Amino acid sequence: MAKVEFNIACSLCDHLKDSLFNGLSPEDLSRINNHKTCVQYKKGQNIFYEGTRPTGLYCMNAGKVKVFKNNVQGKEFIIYIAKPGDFLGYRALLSEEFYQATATVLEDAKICFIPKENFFEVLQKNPVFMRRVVKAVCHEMGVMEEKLAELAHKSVRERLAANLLMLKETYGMEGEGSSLIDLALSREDLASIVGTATETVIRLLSDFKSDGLITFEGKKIRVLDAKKLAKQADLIVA
Amino acid sequence: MAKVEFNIACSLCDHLKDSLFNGLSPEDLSRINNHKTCVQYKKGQNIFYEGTRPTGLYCMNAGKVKVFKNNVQGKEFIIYIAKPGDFLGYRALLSEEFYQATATVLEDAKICFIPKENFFEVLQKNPVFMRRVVKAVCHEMGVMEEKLAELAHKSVRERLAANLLMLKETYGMEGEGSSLIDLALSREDLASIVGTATETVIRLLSDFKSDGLITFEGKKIRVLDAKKLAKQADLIVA
DNA sequence: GCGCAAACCTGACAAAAGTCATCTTTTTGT
DNA sequence: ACAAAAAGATGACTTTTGTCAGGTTTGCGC
Repeated sequence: MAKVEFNIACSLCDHLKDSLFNGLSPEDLSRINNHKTCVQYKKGQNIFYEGTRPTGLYCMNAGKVKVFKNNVQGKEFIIYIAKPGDFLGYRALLSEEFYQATATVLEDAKICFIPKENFFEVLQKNPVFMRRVVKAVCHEMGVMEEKLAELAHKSVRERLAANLLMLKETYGMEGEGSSLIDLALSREDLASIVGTATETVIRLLSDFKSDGLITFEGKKIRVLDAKKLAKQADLIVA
Repeated sequence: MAKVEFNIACSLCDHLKDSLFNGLSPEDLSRINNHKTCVQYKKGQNIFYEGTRPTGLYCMNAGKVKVFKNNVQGKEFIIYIAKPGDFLGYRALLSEEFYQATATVLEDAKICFIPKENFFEVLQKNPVFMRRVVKAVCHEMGVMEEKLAELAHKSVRERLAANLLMLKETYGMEGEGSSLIDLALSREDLASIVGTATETVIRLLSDFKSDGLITFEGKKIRVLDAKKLAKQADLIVA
């Protein structure tokens, strides 16, 4: 399948405001813009592979991408799901290591690639931007610490509930009293997020459905009762 | 118990070479040095608490400190064990958030505190230092991603073996064909690292001992057969 | 050195979650 | 539109791990 290129000026990108590039001077932004390559990807295509060397930064313009690690038995663990405005592959780039995870398109995506030289150039020249990147990275690390503790001590039921709520926060389209998680996740992917077996996710989801906490809309999940779900997640409900 | 102060010039610190401050110009280093406060802590004392606001950076000169989160039922999960030369509390400082974890002394420690103004001053002025900090943070993030995947898909037995090997890498004192993990960890703390119950750790450790993989030396563990331990951890053995 | 508390250990049991096998439904490619 | 493949669902069973309850040993303050 041939890669299809497209082009949108960064300054006109719908997601600039959500991105770390927001607030960059026009010169810096055009430095990024002039060197970027933008590609359309289909569902299932890979952006980068575990074990390879990063050569630049990916910036999402459209679609959804999962970033995951494969364990010895071939089971996936999904570390992150990237949405428009998100950077992709910056961790390995900034730590000067190989990619430790693979990125695969979940929903047809448009992604821009910025060669590392140009990214680093702007980073070096612009301490405010550097500071913002550091802040974002450290925040992300805090999120991961949270996940780590959750994975260590919560049951699968609690984790699934917690992850549904998290997905709702990030991808939720609010309706009247309910919220649709705008992400076409397979049961298997959901299991790879929660860190459990596919069958377990299926069983728990149908539990949650019977209890009126969620419903299914096509491939998507609608959260009907976030409060009860939070109780299932063993979170303190205000 | 009163805090006991001490003082060592950063430039003369034994652990400068292991620290991110290594390579700082004399001026920058003395900027750090002139504003730091160094305190001796006893085992069990806390350095900082989850939910409070960071006011500076801690830099370890001696001892060991555990950084952990408490879950709802009061169970600990240990995120990190800091040793001399390590920074402490930098994540929350750089992300401008509250501490998300508590730091408690495991082995009597000497720790220097650098007020955030001075740390940030050096960080702003010195892009090379900033770059090094970013690199370290991103590397640390990679380690956490690894842990996350491990926690999600490995059994407790595998995780315990893997963690013993990791502790050996960091705290191991090499002997002839064996290596002593120089860390006085309680079974409970080890359980909090692995993410399991204390009883399970006790049982598995005595399994490993029966199989000749480890022995106990006082409160410490000696790794006798790292290769077999790696097999238990389900790692690829060369 | 004594007594108390904490840490360590063991066994029995229960609960949670994984695995495997099978079946149904949905999606996809041609 | 159809066949094949993938995804989803369900039941039976096993294994892992947590929990509880009861013991012993160790370490520490007085």
